[in-house]
Amino acid sequence: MSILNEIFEKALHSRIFINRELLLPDYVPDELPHRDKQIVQLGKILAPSLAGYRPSNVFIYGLTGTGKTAVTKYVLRKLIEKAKGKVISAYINCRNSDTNYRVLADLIFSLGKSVPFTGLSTAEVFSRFKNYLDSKRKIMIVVLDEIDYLVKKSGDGVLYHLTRINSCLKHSKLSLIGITNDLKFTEYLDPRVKSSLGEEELVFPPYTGKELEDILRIRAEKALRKDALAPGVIPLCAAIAAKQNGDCRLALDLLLKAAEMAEREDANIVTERHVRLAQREIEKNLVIDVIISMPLHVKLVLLAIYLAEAFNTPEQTTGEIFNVYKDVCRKMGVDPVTQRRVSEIISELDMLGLINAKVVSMGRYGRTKKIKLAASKTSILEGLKSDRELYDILEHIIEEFK
DNA sequence: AATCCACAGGAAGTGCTGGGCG
DNA sequence: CGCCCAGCACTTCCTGTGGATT
Repeated sequence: MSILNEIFEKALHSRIFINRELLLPDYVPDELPHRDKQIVQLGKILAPSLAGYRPSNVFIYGLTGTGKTAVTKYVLRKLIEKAKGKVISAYINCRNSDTNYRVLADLIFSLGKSVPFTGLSTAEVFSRFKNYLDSKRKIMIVVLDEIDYLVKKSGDGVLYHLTRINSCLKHSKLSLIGITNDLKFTEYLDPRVKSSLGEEELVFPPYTGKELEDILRIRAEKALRKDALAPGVIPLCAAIAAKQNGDCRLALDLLLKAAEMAEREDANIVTERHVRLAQREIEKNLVIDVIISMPLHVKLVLLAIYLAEAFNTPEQTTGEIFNVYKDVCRKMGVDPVTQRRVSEIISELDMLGLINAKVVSMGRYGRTKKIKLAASKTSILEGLKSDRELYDILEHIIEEFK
């Protein structure tokens, strides 16, 4: 009892945190340093909505953690406050809703209605959305975050209809804000969608190390106790994140995790060592998270690549991986999938960043992918072990491969 | 210059799940 | 209830291809 009490007391009187929330990734602060220009630009674009005009569609481009989402949410929040009910908005993350159907379902939900999450035809859902929206008599601003995920997976069908919806609306208007970190994806877009979505374009440059330091300082001031930070901590977080394309989300996460590490150790201050630990943990968790959600055969192909690299050469071709994979399947008593599918899985793993797969031609010796691991072996192994089915036999299979 | 390997990767389809609708 | 719909993991069948070797 008294132990528990002690734990709770400690949580109440943290030596590190004042307000942990301020470091969480989806927290939108009251001020966004070094993004004034973008805030003004976006504000100018959206302002006409206050007078009842439809704002231009906007296309926002910038790498991860450059403040695209934060700025958009921030400007939208201010706008909605000012609009006194004339303007409504919806925020959709297309990584979660990566099908045409789900985007529309989410839009309807944000209008306060609901729709079955499967079963209807997309056309039906679209027409319902149109009717609901028109009956609202509002200007609606729709944010499609990570829009490239939607387009790559489901095409630009919804986008096309959404950009043309205004001609079917009598009482309402709709504007789109598309956010992406992949500029190349516009190649997949129907030119009509592309020009419509790109009525206005905003670019978010990566934060510099100095800017990241600034941001971290401002946040840390309110989130953490004054003397809880060793002097090198913030510069280190900023430096690591600056190397990762100026990713502010990573910088904040590093600081948060480092502080948590320190707290768990019962330390009085966060040191650079904690940041290093945090860095390793973040990387590991990233890897484990993606592996957990993968279907069995994707895991098995990843295992095959792991085994090939651990016990053979550090660079393999599709055919060789396929053989190892078939071996693994046999040992597990599972039917293997076709090489066509394995080739696709390898591309998927490459996109997830777990491996590097590059198409190369070896002349007479064919054309294939050169494959090697991109994530740390221990993280991958741990990720694979998180699968109950694999956990039991993994050690066994690895033994056999030696 | 022609050949030919070892695949890449597109197209279309299947079987299954999980949910409509009337 | 029967039928329809979207999504997913996967198959079948296929055409395409960079460049070392012949």
